[in-house]
Amino acid sequence: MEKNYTNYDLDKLDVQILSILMEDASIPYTEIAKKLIVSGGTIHVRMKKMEEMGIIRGSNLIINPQKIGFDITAFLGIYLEKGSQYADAVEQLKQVKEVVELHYCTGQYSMFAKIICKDTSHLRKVLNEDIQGLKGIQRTETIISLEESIKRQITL
Amino acid sequence: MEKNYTNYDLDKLDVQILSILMEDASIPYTEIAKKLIVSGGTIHVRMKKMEEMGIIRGSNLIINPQKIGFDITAFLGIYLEKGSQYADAVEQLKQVKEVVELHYCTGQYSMFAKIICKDTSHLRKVLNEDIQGLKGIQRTETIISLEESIKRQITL
DNA sequence: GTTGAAAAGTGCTGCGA
DNA sequence: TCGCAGCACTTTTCAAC
Repeated sequence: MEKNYTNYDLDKLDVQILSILMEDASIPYTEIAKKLIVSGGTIHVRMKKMEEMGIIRGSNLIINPQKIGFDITAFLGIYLEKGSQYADAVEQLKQVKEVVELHYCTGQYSMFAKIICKDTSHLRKVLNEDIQGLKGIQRTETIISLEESIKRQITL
Repeated sequence: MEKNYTNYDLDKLDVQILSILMEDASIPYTEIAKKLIVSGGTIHVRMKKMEEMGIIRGSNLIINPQKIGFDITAFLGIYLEKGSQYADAVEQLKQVKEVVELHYCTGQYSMFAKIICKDTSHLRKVLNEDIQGLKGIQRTETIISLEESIKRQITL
């Protein structure tokens, strides 16, 4: 059979399985098997292989943050005093539970974070008390998201 | 019983269920029931209620993009020629499958996007051919993520 | 690697408290 | 409203191809 439909060791079947489950992880293996015209056992074997390869990190429930009172999504450009303080800053930011993503990046900012807060006063508290006071952080720039127009996974 | 442990109609049990499933959606209800010392049926009822309320959007498989050859995560600050072109731009960017997040936002940029590409030449193609050519987009600024240090959901 | 079916475990539903 | 118990469905395993 032809290989290299895509990268690494994934063949077409693997990619099809991933594509389906990336949209909805609750679809049963038996249904996927029917759709792709293979047996349920095969789906199971492929999934196990991909889990062992580290391609699949796990699954999670997607909740709507706004429905439970988390109304503000913001991005934070962070300037460090010295680039070498990066590792330190990561450890400190891990303690701030409102930080949901943190990137070490190129460009004007040393680091770039995504944070989710309940309201403006919560955001102010996180910025002033939890983040700007951290050792090594010089200053931050805040971009507030007024609307999330697209939110999806990559298409394989 | 006391209500308002948190926002809206969620009581402590609901929040505990969500917290567990947000980290790993594959944990069986029976196990959650044991952990929280209630019956499996109760978990089921609570989940159903939260799904109907729109708090739970669904579940999805978390894959490691790097393991399947998507090596570059970048953020894109987008300047529109006119703010009124926002709706148009959203529709056009929905067609670019490398765009996984798009926000309408405050600050210097009109819009802010997160994109995932295979390599630098793929990124260049997406930027030059797919995005910068779109109607209404004046220019973009690219921030490339060299390392994703934190990636998680909000803590309730 | 794949299949099909049997065994084990989980999700769902209705009745009772 | 919650918990228990039985049924239906899914996942998992395994011998055979």
